[in-house]
Amino acid sequence: MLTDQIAKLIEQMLEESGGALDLQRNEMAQSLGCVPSQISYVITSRFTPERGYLIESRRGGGGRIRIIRKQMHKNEYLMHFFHAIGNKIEEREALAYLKNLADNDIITEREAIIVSNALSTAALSPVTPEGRGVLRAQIFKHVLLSLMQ
Amino acid sequence: MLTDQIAKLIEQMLEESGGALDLQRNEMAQSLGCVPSQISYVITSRFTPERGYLIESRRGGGGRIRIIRKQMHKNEYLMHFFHAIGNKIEEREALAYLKNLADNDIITEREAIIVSNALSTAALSPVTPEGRGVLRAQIFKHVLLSLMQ
DNA sequence: CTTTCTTTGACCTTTACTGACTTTAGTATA
DNA sequence: TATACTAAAGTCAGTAAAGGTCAAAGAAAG
Repeated sequence: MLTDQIAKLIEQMLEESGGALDLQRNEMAQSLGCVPSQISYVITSRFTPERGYLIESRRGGGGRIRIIRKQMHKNEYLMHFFHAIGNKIEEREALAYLKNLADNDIITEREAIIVSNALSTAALSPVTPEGRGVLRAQIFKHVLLSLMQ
Repeated sequence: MLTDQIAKLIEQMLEESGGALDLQRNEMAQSLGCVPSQISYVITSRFTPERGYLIESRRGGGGRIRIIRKQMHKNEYLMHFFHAIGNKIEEREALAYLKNLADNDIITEREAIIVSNALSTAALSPVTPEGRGVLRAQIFKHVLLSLMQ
């Protein structure tokens, strides 16, 4: 899938540049053989604040899109997500949060796997779809709390 | 029976791929001459967590269904607990199990804390008291499965 | 005969992708 | 300086391509 390729490319560029990079939308689209809005799509769907990225951009001649992977400290992270969760949360959002926590060494990979399974739709299947999001948020928050000192 | 054929095919594919495979529902349905929902039926009725399988999926263009087989025999200890849990479980029982798992270094102290919080009555408060035990069992089982190789 | 399992199809939700149109910033020109 | 031109990126609605869900009909088992 195109989206995955582009996301992978951007991640790789971020890795090489140490967490912040500038790219040009048209240029990248051309070199990948896709329409420019595809780049926008990838950025808005994959490099979200939830996953720990900041986006800045500038239009006009010589425009650019800047992608920054932001770093925080442990409790800050935990608090950030605690608040971000809100009243209910979908599985894919929760996964994004967990990946972010693991990537930043707030939790281990194994812990991320454990929690993601605890929050999975499959695990919460006894509850109605409407209730699930609320329950997932509740559980996730309790887990995050247990990780704060 | 169609279901058995499909199940056999998937098992065979799992064998060849070494325990984890991606398939496309529509594609497989077409090549077998059945409706796509038949594939879903086989997966939900045969490749359940109880039998040691984990399912993930993604929709949209180029979507997929991922089936992962856990090797039960390598996880006798975890399987023991898996079966002991039954259909529902009280919080204090779950805590006892977790302590046991931690004491035997199957999980870390921290992991035990995380899971105990996820299974706590507080975390599961959106659910009725009757439903809680069932849900707790379901979540616990999924967590145990995720710990198996 | 009843219950449980299988099969189907209609309808729903999510995700990917595109293109036309809008907005913004820099550059050249009157 | 004010104005037009050009080269970006932003937006958003529409289309298509998946998988999910569920109820109902049919088949098999007990």
